[in-house]
Amino acid sequence: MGRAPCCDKASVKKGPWSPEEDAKLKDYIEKNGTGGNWISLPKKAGLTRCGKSCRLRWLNYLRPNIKHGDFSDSEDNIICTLFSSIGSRWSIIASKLQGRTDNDVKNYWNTKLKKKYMSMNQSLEMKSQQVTLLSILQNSTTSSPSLSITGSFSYSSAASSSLLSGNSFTSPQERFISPSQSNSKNQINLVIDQELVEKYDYDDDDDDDVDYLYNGGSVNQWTEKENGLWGENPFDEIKELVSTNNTRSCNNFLFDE
DNA sequence: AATTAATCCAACCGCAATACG
DNA sequence: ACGTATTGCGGTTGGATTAAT
Repeated sequence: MGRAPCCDKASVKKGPWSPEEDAKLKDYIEKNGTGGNWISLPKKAGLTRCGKSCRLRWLNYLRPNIKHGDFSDSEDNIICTLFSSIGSRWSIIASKLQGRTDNDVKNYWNTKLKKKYMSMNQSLEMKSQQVTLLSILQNSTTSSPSLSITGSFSYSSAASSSLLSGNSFTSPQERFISPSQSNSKNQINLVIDQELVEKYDYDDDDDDDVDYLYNGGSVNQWTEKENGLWGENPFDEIKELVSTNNTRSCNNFLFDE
């Protein structure tokens, strides 16, 4: 046997909250707390709302220390950096911002910041592609093609382990710094600035679970030591770069993975 | 001034994970 | 151990407001 049903959906009020309802909910929680049970709370507080609705209203609006209004530049940076690293995990992103809710951050991202971020990323991407492609072309000859790519793509474990077979890594940080492979047919040097790799205590609890944030290149890359979230395969990106730019020597490249 | 389009944001919905009986 | 209630999260919706025509 399980618990009693959450609420009678037909009899609960929906839609915007009135100031009276806000006052009732706020007053009740300030005096009694949530009691660890949102489902029974509305009845006790004298509200005809679903517990889920009460919880949302409290967390997103009535809770103390909620910050409303414009986001600062530093908040923008945090959101952009974390979004590019971990994606739309709004509750985690919001937890890194004082007084912001996941709903708030999500709305802000979807309505404003996404556009800003996309246009910024696009211009970085264009610059990055120009430099990368230029270096490909400058270093290529018909008989002995070579690639020299410098920090213009995100980095994956799959490609690196295949490319760098024989090399062992002692820390995630080392995976960002790839020695060159000069014995293969196509020389590939992956050079990513070590200074752009920073330690990051993801959950802020001062334990050993230290993660690394890579801030270089066109795509910010986040890795987690424990469950290994990795980004795009750099070779795919190189292939795409070459295939989408119809230049003279592109067809001379062979890619080993 | 009226109409339409764009933007904003609170609230809802559904799903997955977790807790409970 | 299992089934169901509850919670938490992210995606989506819809109404209010503002801007553009």
